[in-house]
Amino acid sequence: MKFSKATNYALHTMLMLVDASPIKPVGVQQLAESQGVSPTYLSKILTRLVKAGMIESVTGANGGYRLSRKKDDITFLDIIHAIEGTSSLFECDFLHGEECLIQTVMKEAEEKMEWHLKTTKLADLAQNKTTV
Amino acid sequence: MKFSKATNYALHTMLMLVDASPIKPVGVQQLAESQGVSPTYLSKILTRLVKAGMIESVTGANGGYRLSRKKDDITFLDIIHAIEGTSSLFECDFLHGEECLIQTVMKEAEEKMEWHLKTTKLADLAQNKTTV
DNA sequence: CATTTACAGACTTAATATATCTATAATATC
DNA sequence: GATATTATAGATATATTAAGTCTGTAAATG
Ligand code: SF4
Ligand code: SF4
Repeated sequence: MKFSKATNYALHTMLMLVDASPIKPVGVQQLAESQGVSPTYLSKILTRLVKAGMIESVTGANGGYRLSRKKDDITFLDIIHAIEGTSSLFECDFLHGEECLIQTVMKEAEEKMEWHLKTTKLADLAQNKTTV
Repeated sequence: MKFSKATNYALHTMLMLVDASPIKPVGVQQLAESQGVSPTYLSKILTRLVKAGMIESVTGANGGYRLSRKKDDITFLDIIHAIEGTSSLFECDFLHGEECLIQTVMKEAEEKMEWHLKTTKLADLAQNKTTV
């Protein structure tokens, strides 16, 4: 039970894009190099963010990635969900009615975490000279 | 990023033990059968709960497992930590100073979840005719 | 002593994460 | 239009972890 490295890469990339130009896209080469990950792998991860509508890609020379939405609209949870999926952290095979207390407790706990991630916008971290 | 099945088994077992006698231990055979898991595997999981001091085991004929602490002292988080470990859900290779905001946000989010799991005692669910 | 039970460790299998490789499509620049 | 540059897709490969099995040992009961 850990966040994947892919999520880590996605968060760092998004942070870089927020601080970058909203017009001129940043190439995956550059994004990957500063994180010590291969460009092709990072590209695969970023494609998920594209499909989630958070960033957009520009093919061809001088292409790359840039934000598509306003910074203020993008939350941590958006990014995490795009990479890790949206299904619940706790799942059981059966479903013993609505009154199952184990599920209730676990789901509530997850919601607490999600609420915090949902209320923290990416813009909150921008311009903070965060290297890498 | 999911809770493991082992955690699921541990939670269900603990719930059964809370509702069982605090004196007469319950055999792993019975605990495993009602969850549809092999006794040897469940035994391996329960050993971690024993080492965490939550339950105690009784070897020999008519042996098994029973609670060692008061129900009220055992929280969800105790059980989860015993199985999943206590390390943080978000980890990065580097450490760019105290002011790293990504880590701060992620850790805070995790703490929200943990707080809920820590304040929910196992006893809160007991006696609720929860089958399986 | 024979039976019942938990425990330990080696081992196997299955599932998932983490990449890599190659070919293709789109775009800019010349 | 030709060429270089970049993202995308899909197949494949490797590594890591989860999930489960098997076998033998130790402890307690009766
Ligand atoms: S008791 Fe709840 S958590 Fe357990 S198997 Fe039933 S529905 Fe799932
Ligand atoms: S910026 Fe923060 S999360 Fe990212 S590598 Fe540095 S310390 Fe880790």
